[in-house]
Amino acid sequence: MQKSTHRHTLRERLLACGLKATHQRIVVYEALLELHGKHPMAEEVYQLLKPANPSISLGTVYKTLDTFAEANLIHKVLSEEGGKRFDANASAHSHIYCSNTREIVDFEDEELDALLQEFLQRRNLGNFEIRSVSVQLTGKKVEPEKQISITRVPKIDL
Amino acid sequence: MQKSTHRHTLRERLLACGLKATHQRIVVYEALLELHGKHPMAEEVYQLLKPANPSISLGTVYKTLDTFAEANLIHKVLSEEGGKRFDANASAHSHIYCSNTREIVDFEDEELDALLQEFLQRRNLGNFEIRSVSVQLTGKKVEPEKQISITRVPKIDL
DNA sequence: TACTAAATAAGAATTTTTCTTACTTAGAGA
DNA sequence: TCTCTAAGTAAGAAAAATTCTTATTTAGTA
Repeated sequence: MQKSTHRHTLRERLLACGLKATHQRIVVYEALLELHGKHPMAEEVYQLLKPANPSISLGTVYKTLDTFAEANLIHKVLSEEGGKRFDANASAHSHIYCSNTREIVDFEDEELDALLQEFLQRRNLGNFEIRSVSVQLTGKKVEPEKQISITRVPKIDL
Repeated sequence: MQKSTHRHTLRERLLACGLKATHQRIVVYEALLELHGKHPMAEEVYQLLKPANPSISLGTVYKTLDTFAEANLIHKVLSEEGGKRFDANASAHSHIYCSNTREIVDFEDEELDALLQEFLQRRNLGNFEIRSVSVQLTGKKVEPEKQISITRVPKIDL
């Protein structure tokens, strides 16, 4: 797929969320797709963007990422280190955090989602409107160089 | 219970975790117990301590909280705003976050814990040693002044 | 094409967290 | 009890992360 077509689709996604499709937003989204699975912080997104877009400002990246997360276009991922991290994958709501390598791995599992949904329906929290449910597994890789075997980072089409 | 007895117990808990029972650590722990359920950040703990312990330094509070969390004496709670928050309750592994009031509410539920444990046993992650499992519910209170009805912040004895 | 609300750049300012160094102390052992 | 030493702490500088302010620019609309 050509870059122009690609960007055309990104533009449409932004508009579909009710967001103005500015150049900055498109390239931030593009960078996030490129960093998919890495759960970058604003600074890392900025570093990736800057060479091709030297005029963009770090503050814009921060704001844009927040805006995207607010619109549910992307996902804000809570990190054990406290920083704000993001991922283009808005469907995986669970994460595995390794305190050795400090990496965050997406964990997408339909069965788990169903399990939680069923549980929450039975519990039926009063006076609370759930927006998202997320499971965090914290721990350590046994062999830090190797992958966690269940990991399935899904491909995001486009 | 008298304060001296109280502190004696705190001291023993620290020692049980293999930590030196310094005065600073005892008062930090004490403050956290007092703030239980509020999930304070280092700064808030510091503010509570300072009047009675003007010589303690904020850096020490940061370090002490990290040390406690590392020793599993207390709990580090991931906050939607990015800051590092803590709670003396080391047993509740799940939290409800309200984006209106920015409060974090402990959510302790044996059934949920069992459900997750059973699920993870079936999945059996390879190359990963789980230290903790936590569920985050994000959303909004319908009536911000009122409580969420399922909330059960357990009493920590002593 | 012109208009307007929204978005952005730039960088100052703030907030949060870590780090460094010299000093102090808890707990262990004599 | 006294002494020793590794560990912990104060103080504040420094770094890192994030937000804010204001003037300027732009996307989408009429």
